[in-house]
Order: sequence, then C-alpha cells, then structure tokens
Amino acid sequence: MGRAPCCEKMGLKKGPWTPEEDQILIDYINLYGHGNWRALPKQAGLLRCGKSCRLRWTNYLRPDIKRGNFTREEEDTIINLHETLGNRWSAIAARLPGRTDNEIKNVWHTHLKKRLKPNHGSNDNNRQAKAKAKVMTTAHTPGSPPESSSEVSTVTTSENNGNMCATKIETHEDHVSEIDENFWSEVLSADNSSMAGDFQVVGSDPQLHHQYFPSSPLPKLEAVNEYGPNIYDSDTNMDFWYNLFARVGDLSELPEI
DNA sequence: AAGTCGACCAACCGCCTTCGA
DNA sequence: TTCGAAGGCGGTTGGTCGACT
Repeated sequence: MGRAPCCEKMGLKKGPWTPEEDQILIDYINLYGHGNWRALPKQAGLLRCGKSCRLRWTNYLRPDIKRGNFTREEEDTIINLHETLGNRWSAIAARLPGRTDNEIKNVWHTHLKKRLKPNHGSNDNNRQAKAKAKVMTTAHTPGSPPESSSEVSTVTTSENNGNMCATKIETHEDHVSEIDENFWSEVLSADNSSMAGDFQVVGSDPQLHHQYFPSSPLPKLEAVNEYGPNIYDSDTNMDFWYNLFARVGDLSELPEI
C-alpha cells in the first residue's frame, strides 16, 4: 500500500508560489523556525503541504541562497564533483555554498551536460569531436614480450550512474581498446588540459593499472593533437586513469590519489 | 503578427532513509 | 524490534519566455 501524496488532501494549493505566500512563510520561519514541516503550513495559515513549504524555503526563500548565474569556477566544481559523486546533487550542493541541489541539478541538465557531449559546436565540443573514441595500449615496457592471449583483461559496464552506454576496455594482443564516445568527452571535459586528437596509452600508473588490469602492461597517457604528441605528467596521467576507472569500476574501490 | 520550438527553471512526485514511540 | 510519520533526495513535469520561421 502506497502512501498518499501529501498534497492530495482537498483544499491544498499547488503550483507557483505567490509573493504573499512567500512572505507568510518567511515571516513564520523567522519567528518560529521550521521544526515540523508537516505542521508548519497549518500553523502559518498557508494552504500548502509541508513538503511544498520545505521545498520553497530550501530552494528559494532561504536567506543564504546565492542567486544569479553560476560562475565558471562553480561550473567546473560541479563537473569535478559529479565525476566522483555522480548524481548526488545534495552532496554536490553541500560543497557549493549558497547553491541548492535543485539549482545544481537544473544547471547540470541544461548547461553542463551539453558541455560534455560531443558535436555541439562550441570550442569544447569541437575539441571533443576531434577525440577519437579509441585508445591504443601500445606499450609494453620496453623489451618486455607482448602479453599472451591468456592475459587478456576486460572491464565492462553497461551503465554507470545512468550516464553512459556500454563501455568495454580490453587489452588484447592488438592492444586496442574500444570505449564509448561519451566517456571520452566526459574525461576531456573533466580535466582542464587542452587535450585534443587521438589518444595513445604508452605506459601507466602502476597502482591503478595493476588493480584493474592485473596481467597487462602498464600504459601511460599520450594525447596527439594538432600541436603534436604530448605525454602527460604523472598527475595528469593519474587523473586520467582515475576518471576512467570511476566509470568502469566501483569508485569506492579506487585507491586514494 | 502568429505559430512553433527549445531552453530554462520552479515545483511536484514517489521512493528511500531516519527517527521516535 | 517493529512500524508509522516526517524529512530528504533525485527524477520528472509543466509553465514561461525568447528566438526563430
């Protein structure tokens, strides 16, 4: 048996709040606080359900709410936090003073998600469009023999936080890994470097790599863009792998960076 | 000028968690 | 320990507005 919606009672108003209702709610909370949301509307004389009052207060009327457009820094923070926290909007909001989970959720769906998608025409998207959804794990450690076919390791995921399609990473004899295109655009947007072009994996962070590809050689990230090859420093490389495994594996199992 | 479409965002819905009796 | 009430959270909806045809 499901619980009846809280606003199902006859006579309770729904829809946009009027300035008068806002003022009543503000005045009441300023005077008495909001100890009991269910009881609040009746005591304040509002024809609203408690849930609606709570939402209106936390998302709009709270005095510490910062209105206006998100700054680039805030957007980057959201993107970075979303990388690690997923769609836990309230957790992300807790790291952004003055911003609500609802607001962040809206910004994500209307702005930031697009920024991470390829083929949208912006500089970012042009950049992302250049990136091929392909990684080549070319690198055995110099002098080491190629891995045998029995040492193929595979990581698969059909969905991670509902954001991506099937992802499959395999290290085969031909050292080619096919990865979903959205994944790469997300990885590209997640870091602030000017990555573009094809990616080549030519070495690796031992700790991360061994955890997920225990039997294959250690790759390192190299981006090939219009300015030529660019091998990343160890931090960037680690960030890359962190982002990668955050999508294909269980984040909680990742080691601390 | 009117109609259509898409972006934006406030608000709702339903599920899950927490807490107290 | 159980159960119901209340709060919290994330997904979704629907109204509004501006751009475009």
